[in-house]
Amino acid sequence: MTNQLAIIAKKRQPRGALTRQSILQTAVDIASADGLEGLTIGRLATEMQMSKSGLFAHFGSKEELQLATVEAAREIFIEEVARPALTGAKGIKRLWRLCESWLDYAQGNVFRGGCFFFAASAEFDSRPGPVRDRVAAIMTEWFTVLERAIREAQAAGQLDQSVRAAQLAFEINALELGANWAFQLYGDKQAFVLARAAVLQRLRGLATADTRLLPKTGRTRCPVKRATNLVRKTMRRKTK
Amino acid sequence: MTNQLAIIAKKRQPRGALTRQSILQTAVDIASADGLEGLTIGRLATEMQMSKSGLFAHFGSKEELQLATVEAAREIFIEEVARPALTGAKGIKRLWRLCESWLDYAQGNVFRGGCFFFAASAEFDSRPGPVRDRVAAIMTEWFTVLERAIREAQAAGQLDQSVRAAQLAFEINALELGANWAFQLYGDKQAFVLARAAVLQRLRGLATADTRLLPKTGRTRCPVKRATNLVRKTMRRKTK
DNA sequence: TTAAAAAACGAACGTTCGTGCTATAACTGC
DNA sequence: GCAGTTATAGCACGAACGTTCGTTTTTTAA
Repeated sequence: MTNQLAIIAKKRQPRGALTRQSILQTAVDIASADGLEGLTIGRLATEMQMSKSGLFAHFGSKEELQLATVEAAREIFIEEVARPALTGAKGIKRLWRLCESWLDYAQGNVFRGGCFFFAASAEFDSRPGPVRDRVAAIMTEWFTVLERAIREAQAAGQLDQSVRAAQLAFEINALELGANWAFQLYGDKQAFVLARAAVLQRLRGLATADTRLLPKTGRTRCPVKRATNLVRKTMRRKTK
Repeated sequence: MTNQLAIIAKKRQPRGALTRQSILQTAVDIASADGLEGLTIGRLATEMQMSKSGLFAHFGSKEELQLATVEAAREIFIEEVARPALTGAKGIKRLWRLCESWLDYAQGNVFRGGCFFFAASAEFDSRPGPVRDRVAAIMTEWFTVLERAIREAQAAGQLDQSVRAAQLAFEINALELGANWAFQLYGDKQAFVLARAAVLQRLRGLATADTRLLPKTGRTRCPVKRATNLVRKTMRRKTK
């Protein structure tokens, strides 16, 4: 019943905070697969073996629960996808690592239902409110990271200066989302191969420095390897 | 209370069929914006000014209603997006027309909430059943159309033979979906400009024949023009 | 014109949803 | 060990969901 995040964190938390984190872990898992509306308080309580009211007291409203879930997903995304890809030196190599990291992430190595924020944004794009705003803001954050990496690669003289960072970021993001979309719908990991090839070919076309910075065109590494699989413990139960 | 589809169709239909079509028209509109679950029988009945039970009798179950709605959306998509783009001669020009047609379609000129099938597939990708299967099959249909257009352009000697049709189709589709996604989330039509530029640049890189077949890089035509706006009559009401 | 058939209605069912209240149990600091 | 805070449980609510059923209205065919 304890969870990893809590163990890592400093001890001596008020008891409720632990439960809360534990709840959110399950919540993120459910929501990534069945959406933030499929994330029902009753269902969450059942899965946590708690009473609805007891669980509910931690958040006060459904919307607060959704916001907290989004926030928890963001933390995990940063820790599992963004930060590891930002360790090396700036340049085209880091840019490519960001892409690879995201593609791995989307294969279900982090969340049960692929990219959490893709699912959430598709679900809330026509539902104005704080949740939608937060999700959009987080996606903007990610875009910013991508664009910065692009500009850094340009500044390092490794990437053609003529291409606009926003344009390239859009393309990379679209190809990645496309892979996530196809994989979720068809369950065919081939989509990731196609996306990888497309991004790589685009980057290679823009690379000004020697292309050894980029890997060969074929599959570059085992896609299921670094999976820490943070949130995969809960029972897999699809909507009836 | 009559609808266009019905007027076009042969007269002397049993009266119920007319109502059914009229219902589906509203259903498609609601579902494209708020999803196939947001498409509630009660809400639909209210919007149609009918009783729940009277409306319900036309379909027998929620799932049948959803399936019928998906089918209706497919008809509209074919009529409004696919067929108009397939009129001219085969080749790279037709391929580009397909892309343009789709981008126009996604700007909300056909459905209230952008691409109906993008929304539907994102909603049902983790919900096994007939609805999901049908949506996936329809998306496959569209992929097939795209791939065929690519192969025809290659056969006509206007497109580099080396690129695999499936690869290019994936890329085009991803860029288009990416634009649809960004537009729905941020409401910024700039996404379509970026997608258009990306597809155009990719095609131009692959074009073997003279590039006059493809338009200039900039915006090529007024994006809101041909809109017949089939399904836009119903009151615009967002989820509370 | 009238009888059969089709379509629409109104009311209700059993669930599940999110959300309040109140009481009890479990921790915490003195 | 006790008081006081915090966490959880139990129960109930109003609303909305999909669905069923019996009745009433409307259309169709003879």
